[in-house]
Amino acid sequence: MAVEDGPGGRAATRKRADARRNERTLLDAAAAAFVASGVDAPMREIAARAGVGVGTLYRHFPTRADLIVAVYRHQVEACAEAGPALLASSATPGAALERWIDLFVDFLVTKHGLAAVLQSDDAGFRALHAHFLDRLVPVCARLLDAAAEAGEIRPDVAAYELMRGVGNLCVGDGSEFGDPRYDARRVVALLVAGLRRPAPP
Amino acid sequence: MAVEDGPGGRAATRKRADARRNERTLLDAAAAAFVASGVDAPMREIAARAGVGVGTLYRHFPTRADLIVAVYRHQVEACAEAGPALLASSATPGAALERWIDLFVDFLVTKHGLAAVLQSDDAGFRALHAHFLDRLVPVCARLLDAAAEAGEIRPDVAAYELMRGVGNLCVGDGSEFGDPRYDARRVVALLVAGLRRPAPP
DNA sequence: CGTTGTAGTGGAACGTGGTTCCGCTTCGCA
DNA sequence: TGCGAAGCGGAACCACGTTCCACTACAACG
Repeated sequence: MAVEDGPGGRAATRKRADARRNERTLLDAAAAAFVASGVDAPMREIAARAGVGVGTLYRHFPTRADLIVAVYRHQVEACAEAGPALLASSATPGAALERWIDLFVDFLVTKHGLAAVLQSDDAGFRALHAHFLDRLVPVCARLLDAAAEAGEIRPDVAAYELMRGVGNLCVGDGSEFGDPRYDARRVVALLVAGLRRPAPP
Repeated sequence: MAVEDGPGGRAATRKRADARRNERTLLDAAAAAFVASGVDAPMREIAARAGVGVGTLYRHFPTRADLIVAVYRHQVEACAEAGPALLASSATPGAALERWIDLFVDFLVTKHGLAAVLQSDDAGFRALHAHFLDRLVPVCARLLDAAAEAGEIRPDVAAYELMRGVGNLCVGDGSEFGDPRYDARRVVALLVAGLRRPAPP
């Protein structure tokens, strides 16, 4: 936010014009490569698509995680902002939670391999946890709290754990392969059903 | 079974003595490497541990999946056999199902990265699906059917999907890393809770 | 106890992908 | 226009999977 362009904002770290142009080109190329070959498309291929050398790619995005974060930043942001909106517009907090999780699942399932890489405990992917989960977990927590307070779900489930669980369930449901015997949405629905408060006494 | 040694059993495909020795050595080496570095330990390292060349490793186990299957065959077998036993010894089919799933989760969680590789839709890992899931899904299906018939759970959940879901939830819960915020067991319990029949009318 | 066909072996060699490094280019300011 | 430095390209290096084939050593047979 504070580090944006604009005629007046000559921040201390103003990048050169060609550098910013390359960064945009790289983002577009990466986005295209991701839909074509999944989020672990070869770095060389991404650089080639952008018409730059791999050195340039690494200069702008030191790790693959940085690149992924940058490519999907907007969509994550949209998902995060949808949380409060759903809470306000849904009949019950539980319904809002369900719809929000649907959104999250949609996001993951349509990105080949994103879910898989999101769970990796590989050191280089900490940045993914940091940007994706740190942004979304609080949103989920609010929905969870609201639903728990309304007595719709049990109150002892942590948002982080739920998000990780949902993310995990999306692994392998890339529409690229389409195993009809496994539908992440169905299984996530099962998990969400498990949230429901055990019949009150 | 039919391809075992024994003085009398000179099957058409009798392997040379040193070959069988190497195979055993390789299995031991692979098991050791798997606990040390996870199921994607470098092939070279496994061969080195066994004191043989990589060529020998590939001769005996053409793909990594073959190696993994061979290493864990016994444990998968034990898990499969535990199904009917639990069904017979538990108070209700639902309880048997829960305990059996616990067993399965234990198995996956204690093998670094096995769960992850088990979900991979990579062509080379079909053999894993074939040997692991094909063996366990029918066992799970029996438990599921019994529990559904007893009215304990909803009848519309496929064993394959449940197994894949549980397997997915185990990804990233390697005890090696121990993120205390994510406990596969807890989330699987949630999923299983979601199986419970919605309060009957 | 040789001889010999061949199953079995070892490891060099090749392909692929990630990552680094450094000489050259180009920008943008004076 | 000159110049310092930010930025660029891509060759080079490494790690790993996988293949291939000259060589070894087992075991069947004379």
